[in-house]
Amino acid sequence: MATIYQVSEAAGVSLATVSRVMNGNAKVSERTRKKVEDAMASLGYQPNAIAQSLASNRTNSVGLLVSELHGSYFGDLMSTVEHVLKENGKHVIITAGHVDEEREHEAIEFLKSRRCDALILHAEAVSDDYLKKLVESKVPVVVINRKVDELDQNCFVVDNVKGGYLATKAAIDAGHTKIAYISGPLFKKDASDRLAGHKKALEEAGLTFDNKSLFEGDFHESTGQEGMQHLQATFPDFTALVCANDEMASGAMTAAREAGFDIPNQLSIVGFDNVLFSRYLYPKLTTINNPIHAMGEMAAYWVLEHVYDIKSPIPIEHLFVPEVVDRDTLGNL
Amino acid sequence: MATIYQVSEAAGVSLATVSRVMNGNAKVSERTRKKVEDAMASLGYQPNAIAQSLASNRTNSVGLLVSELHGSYFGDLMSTVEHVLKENGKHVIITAGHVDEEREHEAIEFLKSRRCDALILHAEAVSDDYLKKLVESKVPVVVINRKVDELDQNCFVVDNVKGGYLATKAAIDAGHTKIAYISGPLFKKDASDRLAGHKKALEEAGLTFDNKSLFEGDFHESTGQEGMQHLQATFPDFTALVCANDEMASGAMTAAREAGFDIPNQLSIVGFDNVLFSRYLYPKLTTINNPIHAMGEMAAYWVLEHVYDIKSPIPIEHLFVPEVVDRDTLGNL
DNA sequence: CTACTCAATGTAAGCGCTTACAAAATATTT
DNA sequence: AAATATTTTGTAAGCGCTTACATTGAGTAG
Repeated sequence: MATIYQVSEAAGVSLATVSRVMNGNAKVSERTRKKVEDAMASLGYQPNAIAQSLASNRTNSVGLLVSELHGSYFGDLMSTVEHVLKENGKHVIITAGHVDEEREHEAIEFLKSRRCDALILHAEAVSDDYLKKLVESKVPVVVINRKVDELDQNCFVVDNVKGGYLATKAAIDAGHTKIAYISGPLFKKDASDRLAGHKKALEEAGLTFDNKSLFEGDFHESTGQEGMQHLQATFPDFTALVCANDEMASGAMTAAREAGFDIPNQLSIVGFDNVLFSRYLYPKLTTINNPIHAMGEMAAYWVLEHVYDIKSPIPIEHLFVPEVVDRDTLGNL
Repeated sequence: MATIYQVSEAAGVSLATVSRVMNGNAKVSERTRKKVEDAMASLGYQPNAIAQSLASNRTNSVGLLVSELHGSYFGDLMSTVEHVLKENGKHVIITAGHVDEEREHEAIEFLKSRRCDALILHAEAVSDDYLKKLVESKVPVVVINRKVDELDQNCFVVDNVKGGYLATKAAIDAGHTKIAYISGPLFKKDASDRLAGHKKALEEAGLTFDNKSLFEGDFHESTGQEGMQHLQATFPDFTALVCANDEMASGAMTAAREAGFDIPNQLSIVGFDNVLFSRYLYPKLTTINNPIHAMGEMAAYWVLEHVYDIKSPIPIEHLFVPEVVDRDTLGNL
């Protein structure tokens, strides 16, 4: 592998000059630039990014932490972030935290040890304190889908309370009054926020929340099925079921179908997230749009602006509002 | 950020000694190890991976190229590879090539410039020649889902011909004789292989392949819908439809339903890949299992064994065989 | 023609580590 | 106790770049 030294020799110039034509910042005469470029081409020279980073203290790469590498939600997030960053010549290093405090911690330390210029974190397990310390330290950090007190400027979140509210409100507006709910794991802020929104909508409509109408799932498909089965026993004759995400809604639909329900005529179902496959389901799932795409984009723009001095093409916002995506699983009563 | 130098000072030892306790290879007396570790802890020392890499010529990270960062197929691949590599203390740097020759090329160059210890590539657009050159160069390379002549030892592939064959054979065994086919983009090897398998199964059953029974899609959902609509006109009254992947099968199901078909009673559908959401569909999709998980795992083990001298727990194999996943969309005639 | 600018290039000191080799400290043998 | 082997530690030379600063060489003004 050719080094900058060999290029400088072949071109008959100094190291510094080669470096200058590589980076295109300082001025170099046309003639020497040509010489250097020819030398590079003929040697098949490829700069060593590691050495560049060490010397310049810039890696041109930003770290992205997600909970999992699979799943539509994170797929969308990774895609979006990569897209806007790559468009601006920056690279993304992706790691997974698996919703486990230690592993998230490790993943973040890895990104730091890799000297990423900035971090974009979808961190669920690590503590608020840890995140605060991180922000106070040198690395620019942005947090997605989690609101940390005192870190408003670094957080990009969707209004989950409002989302939960909208989902249930949609069911109420369609005439439903006996509404069941399958939540996510309630120790997670987004899960509890969505449930809070659900309760708020009920209350506003003069309906009382019944503990028996609630099943706590884990955001995975299987607990949607379990939840549906469980609720049939504990809270019979509900006409609408609101689920805290699309995976669980899908599971619930399967269970409902197996139990002989016609969707949406006998049972309405509303999801949350509007992940890609929600429109492949049959019937197509009515759900709440989680603007993960917009958030990822915004986080990337924030980084460009704050770390690389590249102006964001859109104003930076921190709160995103969800909205109802009306499809085929919510019927009028 | 503390450096090794500060640690050595705080501990009252030399740089070399600190480096030794960090890497745990050479022997260090218990007493000095303790001193160094204390110094590290109190300084919150974190080694600079960039500097380590430059000095040692080892990055402990392997590059992974996928076509997209979203989608179940790549999600599975990334997850699997990351899992086994991380278990062995190695890191993964993921990039996307977007099935575009230039972007794939760039992505690979990025990984090389990042001095990855090895590359795992799901490269679709780049030429065979380029891959051969890559393998001949210093970087250890492994190719997933693509067979390159003379590179057998570096390729991990599924037998797509067999998969295509099995899909159609399943339909034939269920009594179907008029079978339509929606292929992937035929310039892609996997798409044409699957189609070849389809034709082989027809031939073997004494059925003749009719060009009108074929629609060339692009592996995305929408072309499944289009294909279904198109085929109804060009090749009416087919009773089974085989699709070259699950996304298109899903699209075809939607279109079929809109056209009033009952699946599987009036129309049978078979997919390919067995991606996660194929079992969320209604009816649950009968499909061909694409052992992407096994391939990713194997590729990772290959890297561990060949690059890091960590013995693979299972024998390295290069050819994977697909099999039918019998669910609810294939009916008997 | 000399003095002075300013652009183009070169020199050399790091960036934070690893690692061959040398030196010192300790253990073993006789 | 001296001689030797062995373990532990230190010294210093890089790894391939960037960049502050010094130098050179034109170009311009007087």
